[in-house]
Amino acid sequence: MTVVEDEMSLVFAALADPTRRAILERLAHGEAAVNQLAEPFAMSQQAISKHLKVLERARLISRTRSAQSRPCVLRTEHLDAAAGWIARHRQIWADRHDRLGDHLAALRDARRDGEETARAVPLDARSDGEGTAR
Amino acid sequence: MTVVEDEMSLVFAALADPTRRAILERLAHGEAAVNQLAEPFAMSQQAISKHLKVLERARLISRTRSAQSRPCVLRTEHLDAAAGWIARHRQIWADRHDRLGDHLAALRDARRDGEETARAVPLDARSDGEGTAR
DNA sequence: AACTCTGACAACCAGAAGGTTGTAAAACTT
DNA sequence: AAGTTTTACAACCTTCTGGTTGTCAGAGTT
Repeated sequence: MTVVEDEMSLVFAALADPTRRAILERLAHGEAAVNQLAEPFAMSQQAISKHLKVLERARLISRTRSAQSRPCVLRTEHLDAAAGWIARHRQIWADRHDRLGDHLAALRDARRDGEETARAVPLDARSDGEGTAR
Repeated sequence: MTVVEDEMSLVFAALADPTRRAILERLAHGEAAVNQLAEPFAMSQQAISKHLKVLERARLISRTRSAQSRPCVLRTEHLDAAAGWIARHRQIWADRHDRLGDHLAALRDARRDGEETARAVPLDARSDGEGTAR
């Protein structure tokens, strides 16, 4: 499957590998050739080439030509898009929590009236104890 | 092996699937049970449970207990961490580009970059052969 | 007690990911 | 022209991923 994977998935998937993140960190400081990028890793040049292809497919880098080397350059548009997605949903959540706070206050008031209005959230169900790590 | 995958990778990997992102979107609007989460998808409940386990392992959600249902709640700390990683490196890149374009601008914003360690990129160190990420 | 509803665990499967080695091509050096 | 440097492509292997079906356990219902 994965016929035509959406961009966002490609970006996040590209970021989901430590090697690739390290490559991006390196590229944030300036363009570099495959050789240079491969050097810090205990890994073949071919493996790095594959990682670069993943990054290229996610449009996180682009490649130019200079003599026999193909330097890599970071692109930030899609990084921004990814950060944007996170920020957006994080924000919705934050807003909702604000409203929840209001609701709790309102609920307290309503309780004093003996009213039993819609209580969607158990109110104390936040006792998550964080669960098993595995 | 993947003995103990680093948190950042877990988070990004969890975000790299459209189904899981949709689940998070849904959860941003309020907690929900597995049933409710599964409904919009042409997919078995078991598949959704697996996705939830991935999200849980990445600590993007946690689960509570209420009768026979196990509602899911969004957690934002790790979302923030991921967004932070992106923002940080996007920023380094932006700073460096300023330098490339304009030395004076570089002087100016090198002063206000409280982001992480002020790293003095030598401005033409584009071909230095080092730069390990770890 | 028997039934239903909700969710989880297990076994299985196809395909993608991430690595390897071997080899080849393009551009530069001698 | 021959050799070196740099990178890519292909085949292969192993593990992970994302889905399936079948089954089972726990909490509420009748």
